[in-house]
Amino acid sequence: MLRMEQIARVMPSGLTPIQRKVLDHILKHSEQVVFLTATDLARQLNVSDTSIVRLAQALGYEGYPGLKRRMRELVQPRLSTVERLGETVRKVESVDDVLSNVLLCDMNNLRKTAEDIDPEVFSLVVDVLEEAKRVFVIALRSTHCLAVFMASALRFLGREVILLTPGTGEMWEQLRDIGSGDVIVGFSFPRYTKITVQVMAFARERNARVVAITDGDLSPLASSAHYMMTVPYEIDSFVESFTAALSLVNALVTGLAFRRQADTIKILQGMEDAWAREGIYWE
Amino acid sequence: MLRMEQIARVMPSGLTPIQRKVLDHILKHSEQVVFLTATDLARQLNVSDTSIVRLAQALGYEGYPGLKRRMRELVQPRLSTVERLGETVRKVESVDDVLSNVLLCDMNNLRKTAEDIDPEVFSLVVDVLEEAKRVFVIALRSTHCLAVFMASALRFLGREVILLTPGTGEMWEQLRDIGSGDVIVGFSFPRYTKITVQVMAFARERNARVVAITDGDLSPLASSAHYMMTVPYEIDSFVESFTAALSLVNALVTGLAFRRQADTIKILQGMEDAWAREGIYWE
DNA sequence: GTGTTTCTGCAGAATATTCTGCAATATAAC
DNA sequence: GTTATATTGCAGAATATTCTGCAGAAACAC
Repeated sequence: MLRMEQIARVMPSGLTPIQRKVLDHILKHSEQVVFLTATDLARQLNVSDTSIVRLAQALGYEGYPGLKRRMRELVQPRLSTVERLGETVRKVESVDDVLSNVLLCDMNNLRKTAEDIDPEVFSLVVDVLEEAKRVFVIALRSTHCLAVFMASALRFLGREVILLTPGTGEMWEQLRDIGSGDVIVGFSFPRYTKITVQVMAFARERNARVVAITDGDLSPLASSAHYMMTVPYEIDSFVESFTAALSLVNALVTGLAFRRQADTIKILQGMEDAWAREGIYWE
Repeated sequence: MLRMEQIARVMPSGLTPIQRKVLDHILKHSEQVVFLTATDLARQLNVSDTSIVRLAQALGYEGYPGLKRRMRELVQPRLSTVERLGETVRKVESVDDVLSNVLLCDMNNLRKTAEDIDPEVFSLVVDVLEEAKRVFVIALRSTHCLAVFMASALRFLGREVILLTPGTGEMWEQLRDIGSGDVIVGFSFPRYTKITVQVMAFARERNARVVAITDGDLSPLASSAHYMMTVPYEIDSFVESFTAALSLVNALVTGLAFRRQADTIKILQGMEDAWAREGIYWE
């Protein structure tokens, strides 16, 4: 999808109905139109090649070839990106194929995530994280790494985070005073752990804001969540991968850092000093 | 990069030197050539348009337009993929841009990983993990999530894993009897934590196999490592992302599962039973 | 309804692109 | 070194693409 301003060299005072129709089609299908001749495009839209040429001229070009050149400039860079992305998914026949295959599937999962997540919801969740008094994070079993990451990233930004850790028996104590003003972020993928579902429902009852990162609208987290974000988590329908989820968490945290740029820099500064004193890092 | 078989309609018995040069250029730069006329391409390569036409004919096409059409068929699907992926990397101007930007950067990081990791080394590391008596895993601070994931995935496959946890003071105790037959996998990215570096060096002294997953050959882990795998970890040169590293760990674990398919299925079966008894999962 | 203006497509002119015969040059064979 | 063969590019023919004048159709004003 291109934007009008990108291909109009002069703002046309007024376009005729057919010209508008053609322009609309060009903007929406630039990746196909960029390969067509004026005549081809005309035939596709049931108009005359004349109309195509006149539109190009109305937009400030010498003629159709000029417009085509411009489309090419806009479309080609994207092509080289994928070009280098490279390779198709091959059948896994030996351990050597596993590496490229997993990486490729994960790339695809990221692509799907980009397509599926509603930017509106994303933005709202960043808001919610920003305004929250405290952030609770829960993810059990193999997804636990996501919670660990999110907790450490949010702490890094100076948020007060409570990483729910089951097994030690203190989890319900940690949740004791959760309530309005707090946010809980929960991760769960098939087969969903019962505790996560229960904790999310409990948090909702206590009027905390509930954010669910899960695999689809049929997830048992759906009924408790104020905000849902779904990410694909499968590789080859057998192994599971939380790569896309991790990237999403990363985006959330980055969005938050972006909102509070000034604060973030200040916090970072403070930490640098502390680290230097403690000698945490290797020289 | 296209492959010869994709654009040759008949296998040409023999190509002339100039034809080979042109064909090579077409295969390597299909995403640019697809937009050029025979004359343009000829000028770029300092040959005559005639040679271009003759090559097209030698490959079994009517003429150059036929070859061009074929290139288009091969190149266009990739374009629409990215088209839908949504825009090229834009400058981040608002929170809305963060999501697509982070996902895109992570995709790029995965691509780089696929290009950089030596399949030989990958395969060797899978071997080492398979044969190890015990697997120690260490990753501190924000990378800790990687260790958490790797540990849980390996346990899932029935390996004996020791997740090194600093802060509780027991870490050196956990390491007490590390020795030959054991493997240690360590993660560290700038700024490298001192403890990780020390632990890796210690493990090496004790004759454990040392696998380092880090950001480059200059990493302080390099001197202790028997096997090194490097992954990019930066987004926009400010935020860090462990997405590529996570995907690599995933690949390692999947490779291991692939090697021991039979065992893996058996273990899985056993776990299913236990889970059902304990009611861990939500119905 | 009538006159005016705008819009559209056809037909052919203008231009751009591709194709082919031929001659010049390079390469290989002996 | 000579001859035979293959390779290449030039020039102009053939074809494809784009552009423009004009006429008919549609929209609008009154």
